[in-house]
Amino acid sequence: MYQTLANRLCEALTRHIGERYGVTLEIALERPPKLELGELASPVCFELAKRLKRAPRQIAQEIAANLGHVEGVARIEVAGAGYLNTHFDRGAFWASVQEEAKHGAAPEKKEKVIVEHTSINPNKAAHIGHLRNAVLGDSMARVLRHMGERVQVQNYIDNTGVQVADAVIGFLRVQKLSLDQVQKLAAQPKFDYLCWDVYADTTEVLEKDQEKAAEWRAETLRAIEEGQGVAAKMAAVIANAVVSLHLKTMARLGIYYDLLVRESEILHLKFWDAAFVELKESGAIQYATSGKNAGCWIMPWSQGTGNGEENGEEAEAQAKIIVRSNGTVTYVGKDIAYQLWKFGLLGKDFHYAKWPDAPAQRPLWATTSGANDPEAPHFGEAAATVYNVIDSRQAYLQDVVAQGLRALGRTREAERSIHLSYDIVALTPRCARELGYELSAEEAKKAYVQVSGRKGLGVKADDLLDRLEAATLAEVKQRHLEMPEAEQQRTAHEIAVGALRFFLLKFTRTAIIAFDFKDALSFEGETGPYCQYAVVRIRGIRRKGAEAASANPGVSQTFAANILSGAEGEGLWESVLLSGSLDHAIEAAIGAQEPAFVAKYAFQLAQVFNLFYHKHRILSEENPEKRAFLLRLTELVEAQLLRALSLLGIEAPEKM
RNA sequence: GCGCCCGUAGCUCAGUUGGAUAGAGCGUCUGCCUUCUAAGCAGAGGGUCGGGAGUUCGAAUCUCCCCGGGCGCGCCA
Repeated sequence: MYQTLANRLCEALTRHIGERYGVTLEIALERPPKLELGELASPVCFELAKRLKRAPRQIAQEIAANLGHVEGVARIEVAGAGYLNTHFDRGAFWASVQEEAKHGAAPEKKEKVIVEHTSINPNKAAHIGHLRNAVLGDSMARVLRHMGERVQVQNYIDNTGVQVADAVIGFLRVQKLSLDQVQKLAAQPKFDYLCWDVYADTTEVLEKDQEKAAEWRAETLRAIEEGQGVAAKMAAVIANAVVSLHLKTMARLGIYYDLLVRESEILHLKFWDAAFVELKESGAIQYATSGKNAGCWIMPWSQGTGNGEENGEEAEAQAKIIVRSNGTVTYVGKDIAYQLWKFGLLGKDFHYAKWPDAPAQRPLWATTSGANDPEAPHFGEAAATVYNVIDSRQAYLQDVVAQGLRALGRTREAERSIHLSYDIVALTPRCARELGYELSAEEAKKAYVQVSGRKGLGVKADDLLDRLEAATLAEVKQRHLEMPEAEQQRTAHEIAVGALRFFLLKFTRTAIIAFDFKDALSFEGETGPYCQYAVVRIRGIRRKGAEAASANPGVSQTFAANILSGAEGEGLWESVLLSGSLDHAIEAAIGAQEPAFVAKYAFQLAQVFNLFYHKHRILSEENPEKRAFLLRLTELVEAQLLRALSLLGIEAPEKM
């Protein structure tokens, strides 16, 4: 509702200023520092003063007197050197928010949006860094869905890459296991953990003998690409098993996908060939006949000054190789093909089959080069916008992909290829030590240590969840002896997920998270459980107040308006206002592609509620109309807080 | 060398397009459970917003320079 009013005011001011002063300008709106100054303010008169060469306060007074009625606004006052302070009509706001809170997500739009996230190499267990990616992508998808976007969630599976090849080398060459043996291992519940260790050991072996490594890798990669032989079969066994385990891990956090896009199909269905033709014909890539890139297809690239005419050597050094001189395509090339397909620009589509080993909650499909299941949704439909959740280290490559689209004349699609970039999750030195990692003197001094799949250093997602669930279960048992075991488990799980997801979402995307068990296992202060606890308190009130509620009179808008404007109204009004500001938080979150804004909102709302909770005794309030009002207010806070938490993928238990 | 990100309280971080007295959590100290759940609340203390110059009526926010940290720039992915 807050956003609605902001939009209304913005419109009214734009029109009024245009008509009266013949000036068009951006209307800046902000939240005043104190509630006495109103709910919405504009410093626009300062800008106007400059243009009109008049005193800002004088202009502000004119506007305040002549703007006329804006729906939902009680009055506009001039303050300070010339601020226009808007005071809401509290009764009307109360009524509108009640109405608004009843509605769910916005009606679905026609355009399709793709969010690609998770995309973990299927050769080892998922770790905390992967969780940040998945939680960010999942929350973004939830927020977009709430706004009526038709979101399709994709998870890219690089099942033919070097990482899987290294795992194959590990099992086949280093461990000297047969396909049969690996197949048996792959059926075990913690096969991804085994892969974690095997992969770490293997990289160590390969690093010691680079020559052998190059030979083995080339051989294995070729076998995988051609789909021939034991190595190829083993790669499929490993990748499929690990993907299913990743899906299971993510399901624990309430994260699901619509489609698994596998690199093997991009290869077998010749997606690259189609993209290659396009890129060649449009001149987006060129064949280098001389210099260091001779024999390669390259994309010209000018980073930095962009002065156009750089010298040849520099241009050559900066050009991005798309096809190697041996004719094989690079990772970026494949990514361009994939991106073209997402926008429906490739003129090709995958075949689809149900993924056999999917969590039950949502149907899951995967690309296949086998027969196409006619039941499959139309995944090939062009997306209007594509969000790629990828860590910030790959920003350059994402730029190359967008540049590829632009070179093909697809500027619109390039603009709508959104790299949802985020920084890494590292470990505090203490945490790394806790995991049994030996720090060098240099590492010990730093603020954080990078996780490394190759070194096997990192916090495995399932381990972390296990620890969180154990910790929350202990707390729940202590507090709720009476609770049946199953409910204790469920409650502990919800709190654990709330703690973890909130922990990963409370940081903005550019912050490097230095992970520490102490912080992640914290349930107090700015955490998920704090927010959940506010909901639980409300539910307690509602349970006890259920019979009283039915006997309560309705709350008239006049009563609400009076109490909200009265002497003790400020605190209550703060709760109402913030409850009605969810739309504003969501708008900001989408604008900045920053789910952290929603997390911040949820925390603030919980905080304001707790304040209100301690000030007012609700059920023992003697005035029946006031009691009814306080009850309605708690329900309103509950609805909005639950909505905000659900956008973060967090549920609130009944008791905790 | 070039490009991107970061530097705000002891620690970890917010601060959307420049706006009013720079905020929160943790930690420290002091209080509050016979009351709707204390995973909570109240209070105290804590700041040259890395440094400097500039633009502006107004700068944590924009520009430039410098300092410190991270990442990227491969016929790897």
